[in-house]
Amino acid sequence: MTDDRQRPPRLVFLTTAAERQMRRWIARRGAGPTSVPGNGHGIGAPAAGVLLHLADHPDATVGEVTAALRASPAGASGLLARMERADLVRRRTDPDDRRTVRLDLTPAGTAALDDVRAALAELNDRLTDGVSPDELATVARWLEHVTRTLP
Amino acid sequence: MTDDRQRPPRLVFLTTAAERQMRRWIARRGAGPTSVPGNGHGIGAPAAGVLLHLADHPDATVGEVTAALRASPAGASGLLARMERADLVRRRTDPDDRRTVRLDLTPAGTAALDDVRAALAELNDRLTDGVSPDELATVARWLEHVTRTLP
DNA sequence: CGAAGGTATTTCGCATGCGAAGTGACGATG
DNA sequence: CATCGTCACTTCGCATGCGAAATACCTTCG
Repeated sequence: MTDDRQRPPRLVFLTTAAERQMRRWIARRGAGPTSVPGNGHGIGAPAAGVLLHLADHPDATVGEVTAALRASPAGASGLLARMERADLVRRRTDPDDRRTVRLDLTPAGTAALDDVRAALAELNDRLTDGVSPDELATVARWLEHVTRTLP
Repeated sequence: MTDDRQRPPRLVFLTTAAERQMRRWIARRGAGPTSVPGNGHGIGAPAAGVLLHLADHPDATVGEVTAALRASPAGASGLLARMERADLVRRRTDPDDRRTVRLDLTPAGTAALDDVRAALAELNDRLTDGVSPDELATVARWLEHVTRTLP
């Protein structure tokens, strides 16, 4: 409590902390009767992002998902491999271009979507609770500014 | 291009993306003649946070660093172990309570501080560039709101 | 004192993420 | 049509992060 007068508001630190908090909340919240019903979880934040994207963009390629999630190709590849192992998505080689891999949801993946959507809605409620739309717009604008600005 | 009308501004997604962008920037920027001068890097975002905290709080314990970084004890333990291996920090057992571990910077860690501070300053400049103090205050308030709100 | 309970860290298994280096497949060019 | 250059993706090695369990150490209370 002796160092409250930091020079700048330490936006880097605050953003990192907030992101981790969200990640933990989602991971704990679990959102997954995916595999083992006992332990509860199964779908983390990134996996949820993949499911949501595939729900809106069937037959998306790995590259499309990578771009949509702002991930690296390597990261997306690993994530998708784990999700395939967990029977959430399927990977098929595109017949027209055997380099590209097309993705779609398995029944289990589709089933998990409801939980994911519910969890995301609840999280969003918490995040926006008591914050004016103007402020939220400012925050969103700044976050986009960050994403666009950094090389 | 067909789905720009997302219901909420997807704050979760934006925050995650922004955080990863920052992390990448810091990692690439490197900020480290720490070990090998050739490859460049050596200090990532979390390690930088540890260095900065230890600079202001000499002889901090692992628990203090954990709390300061909003990390889990396990995560902090691993991070500090790697940093010790990289000769950035030292770990000493507190003589008065042999459960607690006190930390301090090695010469290499202290030397790296300058780079870390410069990198952080540059990053902060980029992040605040073209954004009014009012808006930054709003963003900071929201990020703190997130950190405090989520269980 | 000695067992019981609490505290500070570490260890373990796993998920996520990145850069660099492959691998296999298109595509253009000679 | 053989050979590059490029593209899409995967693999590898490593850093980071978490929860759960283990470890080692204090503290307390009978």
